[in-house]
Amino acid sequence: MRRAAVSKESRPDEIAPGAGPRRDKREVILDAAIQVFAQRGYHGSRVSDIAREAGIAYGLVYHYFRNKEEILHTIFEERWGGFLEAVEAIATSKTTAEDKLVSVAALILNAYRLRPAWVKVLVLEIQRSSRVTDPEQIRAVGRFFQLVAKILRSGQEAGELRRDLDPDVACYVFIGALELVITSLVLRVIRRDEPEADAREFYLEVARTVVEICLRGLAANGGAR
Amino acid sequence: MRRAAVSKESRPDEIAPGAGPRRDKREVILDAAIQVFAQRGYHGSRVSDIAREAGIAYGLVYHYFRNKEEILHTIFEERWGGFLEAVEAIATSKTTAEDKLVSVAALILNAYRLRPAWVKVLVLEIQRSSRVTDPEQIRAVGRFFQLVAKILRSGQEAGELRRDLDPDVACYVFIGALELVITSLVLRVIRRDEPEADAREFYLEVARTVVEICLRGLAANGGAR
Amino acid sequence: MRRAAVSKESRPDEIAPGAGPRRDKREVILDAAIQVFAQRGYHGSRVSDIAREAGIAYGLVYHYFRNKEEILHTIFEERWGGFLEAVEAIATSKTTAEDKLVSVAALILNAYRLRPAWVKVLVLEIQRSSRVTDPEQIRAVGRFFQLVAKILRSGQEAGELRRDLDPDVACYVFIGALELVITSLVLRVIRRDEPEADAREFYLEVARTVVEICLRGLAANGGAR
Amino acid sequence: MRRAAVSKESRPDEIAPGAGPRRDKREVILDAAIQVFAQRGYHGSRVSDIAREAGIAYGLVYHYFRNKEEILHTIFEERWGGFLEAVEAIATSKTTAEDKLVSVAALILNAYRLRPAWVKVLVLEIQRSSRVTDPEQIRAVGRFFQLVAKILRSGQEAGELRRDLDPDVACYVFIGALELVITSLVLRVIRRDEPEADAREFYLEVARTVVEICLRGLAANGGAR
DNA sequence: CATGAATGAGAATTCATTCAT
DNA sequence: GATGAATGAATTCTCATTCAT
Repeated sequence: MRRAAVSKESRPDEIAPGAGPRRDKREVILDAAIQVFAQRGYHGSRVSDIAREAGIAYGLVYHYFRNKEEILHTIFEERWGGFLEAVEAIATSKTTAEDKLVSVAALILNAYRLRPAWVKVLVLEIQRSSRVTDPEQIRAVGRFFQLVAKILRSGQEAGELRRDLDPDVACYVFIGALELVITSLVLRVIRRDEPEADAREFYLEVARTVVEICLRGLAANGGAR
Repeated sequence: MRRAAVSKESRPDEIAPGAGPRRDKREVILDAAIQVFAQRGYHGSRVSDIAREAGIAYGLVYHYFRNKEEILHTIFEERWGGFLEAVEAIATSKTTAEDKLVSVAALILNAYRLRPAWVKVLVLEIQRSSRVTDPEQIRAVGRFFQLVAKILRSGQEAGELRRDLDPDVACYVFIGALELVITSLVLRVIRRDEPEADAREFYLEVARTVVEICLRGLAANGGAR
Repeated sequence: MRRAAVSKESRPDEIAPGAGPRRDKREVILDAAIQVFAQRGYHGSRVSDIAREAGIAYGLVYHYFRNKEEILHTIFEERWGGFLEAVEAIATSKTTAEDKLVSVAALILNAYRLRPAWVKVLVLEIQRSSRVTDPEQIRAVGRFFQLVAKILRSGQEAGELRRDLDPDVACYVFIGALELVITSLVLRVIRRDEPEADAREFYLEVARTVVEICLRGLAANGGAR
Repeated sequence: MRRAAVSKESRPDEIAPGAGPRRDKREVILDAAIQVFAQRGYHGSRVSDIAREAGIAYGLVYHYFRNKEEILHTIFEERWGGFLEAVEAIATSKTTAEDKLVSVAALILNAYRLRPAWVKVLVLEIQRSSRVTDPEQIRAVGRFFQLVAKILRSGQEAGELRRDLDPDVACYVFIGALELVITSLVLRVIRRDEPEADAREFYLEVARTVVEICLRGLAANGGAR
């Protein structure tokens, strides 16, 4: 009866599943690499750092990956795809633009909460290492922006959002805001000493704040619109 | 008589001085380094890359800088310092918060216009490269965030901005938005085929859009506040 | 009762036994190693290359051989020994020097026909790989040259061969000629598109040509001797 | 007055010029590589071995060559070309086939005398290391065989050589004989303890013997042709 | 017997830094 | 000042060998 093993299968319903026991060694390496890349950057990371983080001999890394760059490429390939699917699901759901944006923000922040290194690598390292013009990756990253822009556009069409703002610029504001908030969280600039139990709550609150600003702005009384 | 040298001194009253004829070789190296660091990251950049970009022999780099790290450090020291002063001037000026934010956005975007790599290096590299995070630099970067937060706070006190939003989170939204907009401009994701002459105008427009969103939000009719 | 194993013993009475069905795995590895060594050289060959050529997992190689060097050593031991015996039989047979030389040439060429890589490895690799030239092996290789020289010397004594030529140099000419002919056959420089059925005939013809040249020379009318 | 330096220039009238003082470092590396490759084989040689032999830091090797393989390729490229030219000159000269063959044999043996490692690398290593099918190299090696075959063919046409032997096979006999003689000289199988002064004479004698055998054969009284 | 994951010594290669010219 | 050859520490990568399954 190998039924128990079933529960060990990675469950795709969470973007950043916790590191369970007995995970495939390949996954262990990938996770270790994310961790290390996030901390030192791709170029600043040694393969031996990754191996140490993964708790294996560095030779084994080359058993699973052709070279260091392939690790990064794989991280992108495998993780970004899942992320995009989740965002896509949000973008096409039947709800208000505000709800969708909160969901996207929460998705990202939550992923950060569980795996802070995750997004950091995706956002900071991948473009820069892979010869700036791997069209496949460029396109994959662009897909995310398009999805957010799509949310904004449908919000405009539904009359929920202002139509005088270019959704393409607006999506940069939203995503950029999220990105820096996340970065600052990672860099511990934003203090968060609360017990782990409250973390989820805390991140949701931050997500709401970001969306609130992006939607209704900082101006008192809604500005002199 | 070193009189001639005087005119070569870098003048900190401009954040991103254009590449005039006869610039001091030291400056050329610094600019080249910024360019290269921004593209490949500090660790991913070779001294010979910098030298090639600067159009000199790589040995010469060591006439002006003790080593590679000192280049990065110098970039930070000299460029960031000037930048902070400019932001400080804006933050303490007598005008509305909105004006200040537009000024800051325009300052950054304009710097980017002249030297796209500039902020990228400052924000992304400096922390990661200096071992264990040089506290002095961390603080210096933090100073910028504090200045923006200060602008927001004084806007709240003056009743111009909502008081229900944490200015510390809000400043990340503002700066993060700016950063990503800039990055996308650099990466040519946002198309801009207009002649160079209109560039200044274009960037000012972008700055206004960012501030507009941050102040009055994306929501139609000011949201149901 | 390991009776079954008996039939697996390699029988040294054939220099290059054809690959029959159910050959001992050990033999398969040795043959694969010869093939691979011949192509890439000992140092250039990976154990995994040998295993792939043999169609087994590389770990299994270490069930049959202590390490890579032992494979080479074994090739030498087992194959060269049998070869020497065959040459010895020819050298001591009661016939003319010419017949003996044709036999030796045919022996080698035939071995090549069945296992082209064979001699190449023996001649090129063994000396170079064994640190500082294992004297035993050097001597064993030298034994072959001595046998050929012996054939030549007895031919001189019998008045069949010229006595004004140093048999030690002459044997190099003979063996060297054979070797290069073989190499060129392996490298497909000498074309041979005939069906496999004629191969034996073809190689015998080549053997005769080589001996013909070595015996009666290239010169028209026997030269102006 | 740097006149003396003139005489230090490498003189192209010798195939294997002695290593003069102050030779270009690149040449030094190349020569060292030849030496080391000849001794241990390409795969068995470490870059650091080459560097030590050349008396430089191993890093410098990469100043002049992209990688180890390029060294080998360069050796072939530069040395083989010169060799071919010399053979070509012999092949097209106005003299008997016998004279030409003696010249070729002497050329090679003499090159060996001056640089034993030279031919060894060319003959043994280059084919095997460079992915067996670098068409350019294959062709270049083939060119040598063609030149020898050409000598034989023109000898046949002039009635100097027998016409019943395939010149393409015959050239293998000649070249193969030379090759093995040379190898044995290198491997010190053929003893040669005579003072260096006699070396030239010795090698010329060997050359003559090889040609003698190839032309007039080993058989007494010219065989029963 | 078989397999191939795991290890780590060792070789190739990179690149910051020095230094003679 | 300028140049680029020279050096060698640090890293990446290879592959023989071991070992759990």
